Amino acid sequence: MTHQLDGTDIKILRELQRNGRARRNKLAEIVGLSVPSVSERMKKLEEKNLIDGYYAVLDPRSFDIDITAFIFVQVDNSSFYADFVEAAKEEAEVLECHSITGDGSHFLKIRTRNTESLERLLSKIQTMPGVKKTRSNIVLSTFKETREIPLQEEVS
Amino acid sequence: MTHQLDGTDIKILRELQRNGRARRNKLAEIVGLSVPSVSERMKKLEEKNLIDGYYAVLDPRSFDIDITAFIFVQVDNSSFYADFVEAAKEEAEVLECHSITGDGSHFLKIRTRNTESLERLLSKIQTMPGVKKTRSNIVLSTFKETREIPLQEEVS
DNA sequence: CGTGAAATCCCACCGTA
DNA sequence: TACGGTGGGATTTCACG
Repeated sequence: MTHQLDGTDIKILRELQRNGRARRNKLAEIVGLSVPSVSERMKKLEEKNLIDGYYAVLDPRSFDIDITAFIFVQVDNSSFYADFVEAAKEEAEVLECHSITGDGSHFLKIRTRNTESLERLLSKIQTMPGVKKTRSNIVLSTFKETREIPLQEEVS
Repeated sequence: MTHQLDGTDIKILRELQRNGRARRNKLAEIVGLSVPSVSERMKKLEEKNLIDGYYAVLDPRSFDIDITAFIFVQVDNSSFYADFVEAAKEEAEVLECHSITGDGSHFLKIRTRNTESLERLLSKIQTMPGVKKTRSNIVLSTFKETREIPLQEEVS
């Protein structure tokens, strides 16, 4: 599933990963092409669904959202998996939901306001379909947090 | 550290969290104000550093980046913490680095191409300053992955 | 695929309420 | 804070190499 991306496409994507609101004329300057060419390439990149979306990321502490936690969830019977995932997805404080190898069948990343709201959320998770037990790790400090993936010229 | 955000600001931020490239005229339409008013508000929101940044998020599978993993790292002596964190931050495949409560002192989220590159990365992590041992959980499926935080009108 | 040029659209800046 | 008007910049469209 490797795409036909040349160095110019890679450069555009790299810049957009760092600055999602980069103007087309600035991108054109970076890659050394005209503005219409950049627009054309951006359209194609989006049509290929290479770009999941453009998002503003807010600073959680500025909104008094002080707690980040990672939660292992053991969902008892695989027949509950789908229902559990649906319930977890609908929870706004659940930022990520994965199924994983190892101890616990599912893994959540959550963000919440304080210990009180954390307790409420944990209770809620524990009553979700099939949940047998949970184990939480609370974040003390965050040193890096990004979704930027490293891009290099494809060797096709 | 609660800010003076009214419902209009919240609506703007909500939309920008979902569509980071939303135009000011579209935002104006959503909140029922004129374009200059929205611009004014956006400027103030950015001046208050409520917005960490705007980012394009790429679809990792489209770039053959098939493995996501969460790694607990036990850094032996707290005197190594700073050096370990620096080393981890510089690794492009390390998307997140936190210090946490519970087993293991640090926690990483990583994305890499395949099992081979995962092995390389794990070896590298194990040689970082102070690293005593690691425990990995590989992601099988991802059902939700966002950095959108739930916003509601502040009760100030 | 690439471009320059024209039409259109968006936005920063102003004066004003 | 809010607004409308306006000039300049950004984006889209298009004819063409």
